[in-house]
Amino acid sequence: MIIAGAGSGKTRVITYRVAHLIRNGVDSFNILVLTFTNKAAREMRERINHLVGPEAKNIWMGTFHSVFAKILRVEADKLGYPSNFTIYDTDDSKSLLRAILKEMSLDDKLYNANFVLNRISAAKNNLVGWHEYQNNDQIQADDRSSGREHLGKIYETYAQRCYRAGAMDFDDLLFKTNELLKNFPDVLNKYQHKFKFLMVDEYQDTNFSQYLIVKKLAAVNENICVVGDDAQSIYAFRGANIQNILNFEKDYPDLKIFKLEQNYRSTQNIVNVANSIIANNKEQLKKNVFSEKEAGDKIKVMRAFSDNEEGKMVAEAIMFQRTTHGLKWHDFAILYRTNAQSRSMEEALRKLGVPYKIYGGLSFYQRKEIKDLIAYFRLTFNPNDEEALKRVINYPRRGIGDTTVDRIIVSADQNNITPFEVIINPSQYLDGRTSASVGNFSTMIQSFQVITKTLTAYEAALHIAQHSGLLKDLYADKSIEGLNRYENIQELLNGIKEFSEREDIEEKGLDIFMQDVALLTNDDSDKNKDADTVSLMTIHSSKGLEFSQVHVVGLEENLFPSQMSLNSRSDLEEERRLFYVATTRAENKLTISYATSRFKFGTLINCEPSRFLDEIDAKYLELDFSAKPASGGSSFFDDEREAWSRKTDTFSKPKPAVVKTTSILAKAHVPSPGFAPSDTSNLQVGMEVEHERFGFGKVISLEGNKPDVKATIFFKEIGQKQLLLKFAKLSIVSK
DNA sequence: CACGTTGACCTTTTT
DNA sequence: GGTCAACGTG
Repeated sequence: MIIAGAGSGKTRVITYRVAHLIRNGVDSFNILVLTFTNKAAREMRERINHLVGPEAKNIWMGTFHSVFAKILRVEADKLGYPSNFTIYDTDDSKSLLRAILKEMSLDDKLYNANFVLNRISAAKNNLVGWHEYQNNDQIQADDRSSGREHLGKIYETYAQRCYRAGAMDFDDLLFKTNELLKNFPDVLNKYQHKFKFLMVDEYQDTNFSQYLIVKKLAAVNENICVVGDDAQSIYAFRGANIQNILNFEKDYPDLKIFKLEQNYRSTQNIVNVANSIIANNKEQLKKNVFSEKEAGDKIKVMRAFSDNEEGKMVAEAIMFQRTTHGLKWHDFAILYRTNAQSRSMEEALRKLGVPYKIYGGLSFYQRKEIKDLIAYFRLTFNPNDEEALKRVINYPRRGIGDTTVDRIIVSADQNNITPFEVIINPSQYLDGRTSASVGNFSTMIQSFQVITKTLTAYEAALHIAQHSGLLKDLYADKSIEGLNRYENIQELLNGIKEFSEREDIEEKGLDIFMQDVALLTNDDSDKNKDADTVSLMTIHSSKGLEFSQVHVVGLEENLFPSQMSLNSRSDLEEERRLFYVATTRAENKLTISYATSRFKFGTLINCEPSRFLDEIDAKYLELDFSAKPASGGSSFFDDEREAWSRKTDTFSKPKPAVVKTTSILAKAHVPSPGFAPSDTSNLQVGMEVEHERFGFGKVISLEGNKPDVKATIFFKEIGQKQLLLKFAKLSIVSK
């Protein structure tokens, strides 16, 4: 076990250990390296590749989730899952939960989907299945006292629905791996002998579920090496447990512990500041992290009057620093607590023409249009995937509304079959008209299933994009966002094309491409990797990285530390560790900033400086406020806080006038004088009509039976529309 | 059933 | 300030 301070070379230890093993004749297939992010895994593989060459390719290396997803696909049948099971992302999980809550007619305020999912997630991470959940007195008492006694039942239904859909959520990937290793000793045995050498990066971030997987795999050879730093544990909210580091000593009594305390990354000032921050935590393993680099600059603290001004100050500071010290853009990083803070930074950088790249945030694969197309792929390979079905059954519009979808789900439940089985035999469960459109949809999906068997991933993807009508629908939207969405789809298709043309893998079907997609997060990084840009990211995603010049922004109460963390000491300590992580990313210069007001939920609020600022030993700081000098108070920030509270209501900024814009598309048509709706019962294709709001148009087609005739009309001003004649007020202009 | 409007809630952080 | 479910209207 290696307990290593920030910047002491943890990753280097792992990479060299792997290289060392391989050079000493260990078969690279027998090595398993587990990390927490894709980025970390990729970087490590590259570095090992440098050291040992192509052998590196054979090492099992990846995030816990991706490695065990791969194993679960191989062993899926043992758990009753198809090997091409779907991985539900957080949105899928929440959507399913909302559906279940609705079906159970539970109050979705009390049973907030976020809350419920967190509760289930916590249970799974502690290996508590739904059955055990319902039978655990402590848990049941907790739920009853919070008035949520149905959680156990919700958990059960959720688990069963996932199972029926052939789907696992993120936590299942670990939970089911435990189930697999526990119930199938031969499988456990197989992987114990396969992975003779185990390494785990960021061990302090493992939760119980991950801990147990590692423990089981290592049980035979007991050749395991973990690297961690309790001071950088920032994922307790996800179930990470520092206890795992302490347990390690009990589980492997003949272990060796190595402490790495020299920081090779940062200047002394930066290391000292970091130490003075973490010293405020009660729970910690004593370490003496030190630097032998030069003292370096003091840590600069900047104050701004608004979030936008903060952005401007940071952007200007970066430009200034770059020119005076001959630095590159990629020497700079801006770190923030929440993704929402990126905007003011972005705007300021863009104004000054500073190139930047945002890591994390809404990733490519989370965009609506991408998820839509991928849902078609998911449904093709796993027709039981209920969330994918709901997503695309009426997108693009094909006349299957919410009522019909509800009916499908109910029929499925009643007959104990999957929703897809309902829609391939629609006439059995639905009435005539809806049955036809539902039937068309299921036939289309079945045709995709056939066609993907013979086509390459790219051909298949293109076929589905076209024949589902999705491409056409996006193409029709000529707004800027619409154009953007269309381009994103093209980009996805290009990515799939690249995959189809890869020579290093044998199977290139769309199904194989799909296996990795759910676990990809923010990953266009390969392409622009060499680009010289400033990096923007949350502190969480900055872990493990280093930059010459670092700006940590938004040091304000209720933001950093987050408001959510103020209730418990341990949560607050986690925030403090987070601040520790942020400061230790810097090699040479660290700048901290805060704003005295910022926009939150669209309204301007006043902000106090963060308590963390007070905690830093002032001798390392250089306060840079153009205004307000520090006075004799014990701490500058106290004065600031006082001053702040004295003038809270004098601070007001004119709100920008809200100009109500009407979209070009919605431009109102002024009806002709004497406009009156005609009798449209004999409306024919080709007739010209006028609509009160949509203007003049021509009837393209008519479908459906009276009184539900639906007309497709092309309007000159606004394009194609579908209208139900019994409602639409149309005046017939000519035949 | 489609679509536009309104109003609630939202923000930690990630796989 | 942005998303998304609920609602009302044609």
